[in-house]
Parts: sequence; C-alpha cells; structure tokens
Amino acid sequence: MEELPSWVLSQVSAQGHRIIVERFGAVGARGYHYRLLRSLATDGPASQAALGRRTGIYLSDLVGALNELEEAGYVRRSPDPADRRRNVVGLTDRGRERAEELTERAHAVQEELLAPLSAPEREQFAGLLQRLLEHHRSGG
Amino acid sequence: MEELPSWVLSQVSAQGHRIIVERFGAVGARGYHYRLLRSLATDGPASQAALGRRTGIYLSDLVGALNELEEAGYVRRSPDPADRRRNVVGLTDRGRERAEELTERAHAVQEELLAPLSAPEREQFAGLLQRLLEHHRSGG
DNA sequence: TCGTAAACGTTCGGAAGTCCAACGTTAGGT
DNA sequence: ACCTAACGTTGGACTTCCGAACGTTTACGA
Repeated sequence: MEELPSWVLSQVSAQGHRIIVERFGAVGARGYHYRLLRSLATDGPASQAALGRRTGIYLSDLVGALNELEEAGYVRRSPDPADRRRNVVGLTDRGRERAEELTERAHAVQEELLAPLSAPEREQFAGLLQRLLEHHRSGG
Repeated sequence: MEELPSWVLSQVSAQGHRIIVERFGAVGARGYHYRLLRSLATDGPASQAALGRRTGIYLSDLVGALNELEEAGYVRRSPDPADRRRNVVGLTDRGRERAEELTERAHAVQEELLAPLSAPEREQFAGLLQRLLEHHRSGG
C-alpha cells in the first residue's frame, strides 16, 4: 500500500516538533526564538524585514517573537538612522548567551531525532532535505 | 554554518503542509479528512478510538473531523451493538469515491514536494524517513 | 455482587506554527 | 510632486498538537 513519503515526512516532522517544544519549552523558549537568535548571532544585525527573509518567518509573526525576545532582554530594536522605516535588530550580551544555550538545545534535539541514523546517513538525509528546501524556497 | 537538519526538516515539512492545504483546500478537504478516509478505505471500519490510534489523530480532533465527513455524507457512524460505548465508523459509497479522489491529490502533493529528487533519491529519502518514524513510534 | 477502574465519545480551551489582508509611515523613482 | 514600493504593526484565520473534564458504558477484582 506504498506509504506516501510526504505523510511519513509529516509524522517524522511532528515528532521533531514535539521534541523541540519539549526541550525548548523547558527553558521558556520556542522555535521562533531559536531561529531568530541564531540568525542574529551568525549573520549579524538586520532590519525586521531582512530578518524575516533570512529566517523564513512572516513579518507579522516576527513582531510578536521579537517583542518576547526584547522583553526578555535578548534583543534590542533601534531605529535605523539611514532609513526611518527600519528597526535594526541586534543581540544583547544576554542574547548572545541565550543563542548559545538554545544552540546546545538544538543539537540535543537533533541528536534525539536522528538517533537511529549513522553519520553518513545523516549526511545523506541533510543533503536531500537541503535540496528540497532550496527548490521550494526559490521556485516555489 | 552547518544548518541543522532538524530545522531544515521543519521548513520542508512546512512547505509540504502548505501544498497539502492548497491542493486539498481546492476541493474543500483538509489533511485529517484524507488521513481518515484513507484509513477507513484500506483498513476497514473501526470505532473512533481505534481510528484515532490508527491515524494518530487526537480523539478530540477526530470528533470534529468525523462530524464534517458525516455531514458531507462520506462517512457513517453507527452504534456498535456489541459495545454501546462505541461508534462504528464506516465509509459510504460516496466516501469511497472521495477517498480515491483525495488519494490522487495526495500523489500530486507528493510529486510537487519531491519534484527535485530522482527516483532512487526518493527511495533513499523514503527509507530514511521510514526508519526515523519507526524508531520514534516504538522507542519514543 | 458490588464497586472501582478503565475505555469511549464529546466538549472546551490553549499553545505553536503558518499564512493573509489591511493600515499608516517612510523612501525611492519618474 | 506623485505614485509606488518597502517597512513595521495589528488582527484574524486555519491546522496540528495536547490536556482537562464529563457522562456513559464495560470490565475486573474483592
């Protein structure tokens, strides 16, 4: 009855999501927080619009997530003097620490999710996923 | 910057979800409907609780989805004479047709999602996903 | 046999992620 | 100067996941 990979994908992803919620929830974070802090840590400060493009998070959702991060003191919004439409979003020192903390958690999630796969299999898996993502990110 | 596969997985799955909503929404259906109709078509009638176990859908969500399917005439709830707690859920003739229709759509979704992969790559991908799924379904 | 525990269907509600439509403000191009 | 586009924000919708609670019915153990 040929299980359709797209549905298996859904279920595996659901498992992954469950683990993410669990591991991150334990320290009061959620997926968006990690995505944002990581993007800021690795690619530097950016306007919200640019951040949205980088992380694939909708602008409307970004607002809320940034509010949470800002209230927690992980992130700072400062007006861009060169363009008064923009907020430049940057990490605070605490934010940098938080990014590292969440990155560790993310690796733990990964380890848990990919546990049954060998190193070369993980490479394969990551490669295939990456190609799928790129295809759908550009061509749609 | 070593993109973590678990996050790429999330995003690819989100893409898949988007396609599913789009393709199924075009005929007034959603993911749960397909999951349920397919399960009923391939594994036969069942009580709601059993159906929930088979499809991985929460009982609380199942109620609503079955209401929709029943109202559309795709599914029938009849009291189980052997156990008055149970409803036996079965497909109607129209439900069988609907299951086939949605199965075709599911294949289209699949084709769209896995478009950039060759046949042997899809095999690989499906195999890896299957192993992940089995691991998390049993061991947790 | 009686009482407790379990299963079943249902309702309610919340968290998280994804997505769209609209609005006022500000920049940029013509 | 005008029109278009980008930007940040708000509000809402939908799907999936998940838990709490409740009444009914069955099963089991004392």
